[in-house]
This record gives sequence, structure tokens and C-alpha cells, in this order.
Amino acid sequence: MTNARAFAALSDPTRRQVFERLSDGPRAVGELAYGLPVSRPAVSQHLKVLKEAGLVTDRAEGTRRVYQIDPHGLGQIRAWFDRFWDQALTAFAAEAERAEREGHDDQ
Amino acid sequence: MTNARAFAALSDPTRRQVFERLSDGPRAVGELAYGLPVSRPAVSQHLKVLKEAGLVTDRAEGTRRVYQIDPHGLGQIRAWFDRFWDQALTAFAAEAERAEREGHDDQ
DNA sequence: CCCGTGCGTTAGTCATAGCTTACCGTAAGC
DNA sequence: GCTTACGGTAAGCTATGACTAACGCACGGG
Repeated sequence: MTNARAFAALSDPTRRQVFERLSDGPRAVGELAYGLPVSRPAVSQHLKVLKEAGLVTDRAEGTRRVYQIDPHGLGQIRAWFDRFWDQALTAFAAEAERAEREGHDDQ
Repeated sequence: MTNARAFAALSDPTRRQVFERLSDGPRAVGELAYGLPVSRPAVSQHLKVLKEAGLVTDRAEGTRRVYQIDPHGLGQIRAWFDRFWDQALTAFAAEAERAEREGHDDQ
């Protein structure tokens, strides 16, 4: 699966916090780090992971580095999730109906 | 965030494999473990995590233990994803428009 | 009543990931 | 050109988590 990296990236709470802050719009590293319980290098490392997962893009802006959410990468996860969601619900409904058809005592 | 556990649960590749197998329908532990590169106790532990995350439910069936996806828990993640998706896309569009309005040379 | 089967649990090992501190490159300001 | 912000990188520590092996428990069949 291609989005294994993306899932792993979103698994860490701190990294998710960084990512959620980016959902408001583009931010520089310092801005993201400010208010977070971790140091700036830590945020930098998180951003690197997010970038390698295809979830964010970055561009230089003077001496600062601005990060932004990459809708494409985010869309891929959403697509996977939608497929999974449908499949799971279908199976669940089928199972519920099967149990009903076989009587309430099941088995 | 309530679904932090759920995200952490889905972060592990093996655990995601187990979870994906459950999307086909209810399965016993042995069935799930069969064909996976890990031992049965490992699968058992993974299922425990998934259960505590509210992603699966289990019921006893004789001496076997049948696991099934819990649509409710899965729905919570999906809800989070949907909110996030909307917010990120909105911000991205706004940013794109802002860049356009300020001229192609930006800044 | 005993034995086999199917799972959960515990103990212990090993790898990985997140964090900090320190350092280095780079772009602007005086 | 020197200094000051800003941020990526390296090294090292620590904690957490995934896995196996060994054990214990409940159910069902003979």
C-alpha cells in the first residue's frame, strides 16, 4: 500500500497537531513550533516525515521555510478510507442480515 | 481527541492487515493469524489494541473468539477525516486565490 | 472425566521512534 | 563583511511497542 507512510505519519499525536495547524493555512516552522510542547528541531523532523509521506509541501521564503498541506497526498488517504468504509459497511450489513435470517438464536 | 487511540491502532502495518481482513466479514483469531507472518499471540495482542480503540468488537463462539469491525468506531475516524479534509481544502483554495490576487510574483 | 483445541496473558528481548542538545549552512540588516 | 534570525542535520538517550516462548484457562468431544 502506497499510503502506509501517510498512516504512520498521522499516527503520532504531536505530528498530527502540526498537521492540523497547517489545515488553517501555510505556516513557517517557527510559527508551528511556537506553543507546541516540543522543540523546534523536533517540529522540523516531524515536517520531514510529513513531507516524505506526501502530506505537505515546502517552499523557501527568504530565510524562512513555509510548509503547506498537499491536497493530493491527503486525498489518497481519504480515497483509501472511503473504499474501506464502504467495504466494511457492506460486510457488516450482510453479516447482520445473515444473523437475522438464521434466527435470533444464531448459530 | 478521542480517536487518538484509533489512529495509533491503525498505524502499525500488521495491525492494519488484520483490520483489513476483518473488512471482509467476521473472523476468528486463528483464521486471521493464518497466512500472516506473525504468531497467533501477536494477532491476539493486535486485536486487543483494536478493541480498546473501539474499532472492533468480539464475541465468544464456543471455544473460538470471533472478531468483527465496529462501524461506530470506524465512523468516528471518518468523521474526523471529513472535517479535516474540508478545512484543508478550503484553506488551500483561499491561499491559492490570495497568491493569485497578489500577483504571480507573489509576496 | 480426561484430553485436545482455541485464545488470552505474562515475561522478556530487541528494534524503532521521538526528543533534546549542539552544530552548521544560508539569507537578510546594519 | 560581520552579525543575527531561521531552520535543517547529527549524535545520543530513553521510552515505547511489536514479537516470541511459555503458561493458564475454558469449552467441547470421546
